[in-house]
Amino acid sequence: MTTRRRLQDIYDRLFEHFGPQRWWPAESAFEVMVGAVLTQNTNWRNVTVAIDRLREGDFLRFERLAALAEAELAEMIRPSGYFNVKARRLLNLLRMIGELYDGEPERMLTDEIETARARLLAVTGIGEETADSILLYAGNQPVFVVDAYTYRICSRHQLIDEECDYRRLQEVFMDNLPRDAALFNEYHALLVMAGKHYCKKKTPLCERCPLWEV
DNA sequence: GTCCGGAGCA
DNA sequence: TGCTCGGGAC
Repeated sequence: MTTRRRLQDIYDRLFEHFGPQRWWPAESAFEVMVGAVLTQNTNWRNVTVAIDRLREGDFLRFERLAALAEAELAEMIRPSGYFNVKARRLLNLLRMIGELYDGEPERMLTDEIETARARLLAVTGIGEETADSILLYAGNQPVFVVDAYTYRICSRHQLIDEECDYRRLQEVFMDNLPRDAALFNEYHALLVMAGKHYCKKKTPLCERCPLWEV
């Protein structure tokens, strides 16, 4: 079976099982960007608490958030964990957008993909997964997001070997699927669901998994 | 105690 | 390559 067909098969089974995920849960592109940083190695439930706090203070807008002091921001996002580093990372991101895109996130999201990606990666605290999450889920750009679940699932299903770096795994998906942002959006979200509910780290539930025998 | 839509540092 | 950041859910 070709990689192309296997990836399609995996998608079909996950979609059949979990249904449409409709990511990213947010009211604006800016909110997606904030959430992408806050959810780094963090349960999404905790992130929603921090996001809601920011929303209460009307801080889910560039000018308002950029005006916050780091310590003040850190205190607001405390429930998301790593609050000190994340406050710094958020302000680093906003500083870049302020300097290179005149403080307009939309300009970055409609910029050339590789240009925007490189600039995001140059921000201390924005790695490949966070950068791609922003491009796909905030910018609706056809970029496939790779995360720990993607690694685990692809590894256990022998689609990749151990030392496969981020870009390589990303290519597996991008070279074997239609380059469609809506598809990449759903696919990544479905992999997260599969990883969360079945392809668990210590005790995978293989026999009940929708990808059993794939 | 374990894990979470990671990333930077030595 | 390990260590650190960290609160909340289970």
